[in-house]
Amino acid sequence: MIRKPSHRRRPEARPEEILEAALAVFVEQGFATARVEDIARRAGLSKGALYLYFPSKEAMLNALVEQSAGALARSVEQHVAHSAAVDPEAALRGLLRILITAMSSPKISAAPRLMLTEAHRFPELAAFYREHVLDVMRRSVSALLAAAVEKGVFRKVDTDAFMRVMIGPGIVHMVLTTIFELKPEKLTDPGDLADAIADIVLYGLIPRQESLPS
Amino acid sequence: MIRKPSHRRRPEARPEEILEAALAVFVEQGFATARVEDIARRAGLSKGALYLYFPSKEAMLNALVEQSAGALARSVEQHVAHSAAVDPEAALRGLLRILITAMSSPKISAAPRLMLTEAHRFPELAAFYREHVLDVMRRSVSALLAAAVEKGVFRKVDTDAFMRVMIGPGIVHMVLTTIFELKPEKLTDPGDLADAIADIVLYGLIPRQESLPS
DNA sequence: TGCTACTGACTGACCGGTCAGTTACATACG
DNA sequence: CGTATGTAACTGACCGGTCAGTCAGTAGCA
Repeated sequence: MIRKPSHRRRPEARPEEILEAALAVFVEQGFATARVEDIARRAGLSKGALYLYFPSKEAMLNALVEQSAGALARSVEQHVAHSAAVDPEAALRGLLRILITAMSSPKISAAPRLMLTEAHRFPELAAFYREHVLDVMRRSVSALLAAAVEKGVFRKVDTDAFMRVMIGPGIVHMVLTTIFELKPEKLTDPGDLADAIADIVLYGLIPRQESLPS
Repeated sequence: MIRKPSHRRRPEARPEEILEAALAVFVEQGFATARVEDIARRAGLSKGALYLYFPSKEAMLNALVEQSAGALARSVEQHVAHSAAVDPEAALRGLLRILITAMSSPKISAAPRLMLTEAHRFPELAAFYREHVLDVMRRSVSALLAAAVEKGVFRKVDTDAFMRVMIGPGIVHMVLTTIFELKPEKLTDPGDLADAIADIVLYGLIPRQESLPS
């Protein structure tokens, strides 16, 4: 006999399913406008059932951020740890690729997007995100710079400026494509865009006398 | 006799005052969470009076964006128009200074911040902003690049990448300082930060053989 | 028969928008 | 000069709709 979709036994996967639905609805509507009923329906439950798993709407938001925070930051951290000392230039290219690609994916960028729009209203959540994502990113990025300067392959530039130059293009890309739904003129491939950005950051706009890859 | 603050004759300044209050409350609370009553109180009126000037809460948002959109974009446009053909390097430095400084000022960055958080839920407003701010910015930035390439002082780099590199750091700066209330390590002066960013973008991270300003 | 997972009608708080009434002033009139 | 009348600007109680969170009851299963 076919198991009816409702009233199935509580799978341990339930909280996951709910959070996935919640993320989608929060990103689409914003936390304040999102209706709990809609989250429940999307997760295939009734509103009441949802409250068996989470005590409040805000608890879902917290769980959500705590769960998805750090996935991207950890992958950045790992990438830098592996490649920074070996080949800083490749490490920088790879880092930009990771960031731009992540920001091009609506699914991966959903959590950062949510933080962007809601952080100001949930200071504790913002603090959590700052600690587990922003700070991790910043440490990785400045480690990359430090390693490269140490090796003598990068000039010694300001760390804050460097971080803004590395993170910024990804954010703009996300804002333009996902929030304003504006497509880049031609470069649809995130990898190509990342490479073009890396080219600017590595070699600068002012041409060189020496022989160059350009 | 002292004129009581309420019941004063309708000054033509009223709509301005209301919009100013609305901007503050919207930025602080987000559009959905903001209470019309709070906007009214902040503008020194009652809720009812507010509806003599605007037909709805959303109308305030529209008026707000339509009013403040373009101020920054126009100043960028003007700056580039004046300086791009003369001295592209100085033009780029100035552009970054304008952007970083604007993003460091909570008052100036309020409208862009609001768009960042609300654009997704108000597509028409987003379209308006895109047309009057984003497109203007993009045209200016790519004009700057084109003029510099024409003169032979900048390498020919990808326009989309260039735009993301120019705009990105300002956005990150705004997000970090205003939304996450994170202070940069030392560089409190926006001008210095802009210069440090310009240094990276102009000369690149990879050191040059030729003599350099660094 | 009992227990777990779940439902959906319901409650109470909240808030955008309305409107009958009030206030401060202007002008007209005695 | 004081009083009546008019009216623009404004107030705040109220209405109606919405929605987070609750709970009495049901379905499925052992």
